[in-house]
Amino acid sequence: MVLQKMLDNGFNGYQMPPTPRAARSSRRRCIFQRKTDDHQLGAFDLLATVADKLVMEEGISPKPVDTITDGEQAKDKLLIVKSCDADVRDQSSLFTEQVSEAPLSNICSNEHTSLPNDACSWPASVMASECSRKFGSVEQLDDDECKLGLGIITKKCDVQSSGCRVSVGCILEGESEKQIKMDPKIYRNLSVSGKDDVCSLGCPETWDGKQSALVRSANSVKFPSCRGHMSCGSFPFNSEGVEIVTRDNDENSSRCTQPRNANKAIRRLPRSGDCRIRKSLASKHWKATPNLKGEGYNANKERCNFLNTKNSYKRQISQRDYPFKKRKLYYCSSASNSDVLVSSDGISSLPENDSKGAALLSVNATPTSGAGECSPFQSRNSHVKLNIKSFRVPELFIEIPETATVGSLKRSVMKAVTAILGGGLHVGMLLQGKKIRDDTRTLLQAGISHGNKSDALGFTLEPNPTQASPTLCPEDPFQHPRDSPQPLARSPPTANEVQDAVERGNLDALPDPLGSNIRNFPESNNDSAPSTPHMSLEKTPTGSRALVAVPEKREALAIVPMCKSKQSESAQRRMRRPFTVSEVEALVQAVEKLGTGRWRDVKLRAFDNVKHRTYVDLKDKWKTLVHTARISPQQRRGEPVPQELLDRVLTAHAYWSKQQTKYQLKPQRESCLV
DNA sequence: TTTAGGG
DNA sequence: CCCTAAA
Repeated sequence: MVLQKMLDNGFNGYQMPPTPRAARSSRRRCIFQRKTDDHQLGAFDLLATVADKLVMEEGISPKPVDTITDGEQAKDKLLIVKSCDADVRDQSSLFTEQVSEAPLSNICSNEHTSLPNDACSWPASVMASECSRKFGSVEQLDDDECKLGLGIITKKCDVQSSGCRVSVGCILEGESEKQIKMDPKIYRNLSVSGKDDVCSLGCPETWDGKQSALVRSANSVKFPSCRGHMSCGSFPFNSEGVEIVTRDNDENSSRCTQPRNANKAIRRLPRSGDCRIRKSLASKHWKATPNLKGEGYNANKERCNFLNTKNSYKRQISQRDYPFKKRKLYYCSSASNSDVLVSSDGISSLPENDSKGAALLSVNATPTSGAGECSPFQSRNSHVKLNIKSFRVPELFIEIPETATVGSLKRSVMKAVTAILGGGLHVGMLLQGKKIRDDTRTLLQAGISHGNKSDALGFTLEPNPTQASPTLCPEDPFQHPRDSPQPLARSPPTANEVQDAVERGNLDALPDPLGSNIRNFPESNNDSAPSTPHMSLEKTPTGSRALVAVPEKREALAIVPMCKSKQSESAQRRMRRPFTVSEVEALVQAVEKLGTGRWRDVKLRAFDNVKHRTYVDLKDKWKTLVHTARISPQQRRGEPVPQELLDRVLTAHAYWSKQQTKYQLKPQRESCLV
């Protein structure tokens, strides 16, 4: 019946092939495509969802907000997210017409209507009220059924998020290092319990702390914006962070601890306070789309009344056959490359389901229904409630011309973040700041107990080295997803060249209008490392306007998902990065100074900023240099090293070998060439 | 962690 | 570059 209504209204939900327009306006990746199994959902999905929505938010606004909301505040906003192929700008129609008018029931149960999961964010109470009003009767609904998007996630990973915020930060030199941030956004499309007063902005204390750290690390980053382009190498966005704050407010939930067995989790979301929370939401996007604002606002306001109506329509719903399969079906046409699953190990390191993440809030004695072996809670027959406070995506490399607008940069960053989120990440776990590496330990064994301080536990999202990173073109303000029918026509052809060169490490092969000195110690643009002060910036060659995140392994895309976790476990072989002449020069110079047995010092002296050159690498390189110097030039391969350098290598090597011998004979003598 | 050396 | 024993 509901389905019929839906069809009557011409809404086909998942089955509706995207119209050209819809496809055109789809500018986000469908990050759920890779999902093949409900059980593999977790915090990752929450993040992905949030980021996804943020991107959509960017699309909603013709003019993305540039300013930072200073922690505040707070235009009424109801987050409505439509299906991924729908034009987000049409959401008003979806909302006001299809939702508010007749087809509201469609949304009430996307299980029946195949409505996209993220079509609406209304709590069940509202839906039920509306449906009841419109149609006289309504099925029993559980909030989760109506809360799409995050609601689904909530259900799946048992994270009841009352609010999520995503923000990206970077520093742009030349602007007083003023921070450019993605407009912090709060997504609170879930119904929120009335207790959630403190979280209307998503745990700002957590956010602020994190953010300042980000800023600090980013401060050292110099954008050579005065040189014709902004080249971030690896740095500017090393400090980029995505933080998502979620909060659990559901203390009545009873469900499985084991996600792999948690097909029958039942969840109710508190309703009270929903309106209030919503009204506190800020979105300048609404400003930019006044019509939406008005309608959305009023409609929302109107809906808030329904929150007060008693709603006892509850229906338990099985997770199993619900949103994600449809989602998957829906997204199947999307050529997202994120067909890689989150490392199951990584996910399993999360105290899933009942465990929300960071803060240990409470324990409920609900018996676990799962039969898995890796839940430490099961043996205790108790749950530990956790609260995911934040995640940080540690790595993002972007090249963007200085002529690009901040908005485009933001979009680029956001896109990249989304892509990263959409592409397999590790979930790391921190306890007291220390990483918990042993996934086999139980939480108790790891020292995670009910008595933990709320900030004792943390999680990290780590880029999967095997996951191809996104290549984005910030110049396209509305980047099309990879499956977009429209090619990135504006993407400059040089971008690929640049990236290829970067991948080959053959930066010298590219024009370097900025002088080669600066490339002496090229910063890795791929190794994940926080930006450090005083690091030199890799100047990217001309025409760099593509946002390039150099993939570690392109073939990663071809990896079968389940192999993925394993591969990500054992780190893949690092990308080959042949030493440039400049690097050799620096190495020789340092070794001449320091000798051959102090590779750490050599590293610190000459390659301190170059994250991808470890002292082992330097030692190895020296070894090969010595070897190279001893063989005939005809036997040498690769980029030729100037004979002068090789001579110095031999000289230094001979010298320090002698010194070493001396030292061994006369340990009291401090060998020092300086 | 760093060094040293084999693979 | 990787791996790892040894320090």
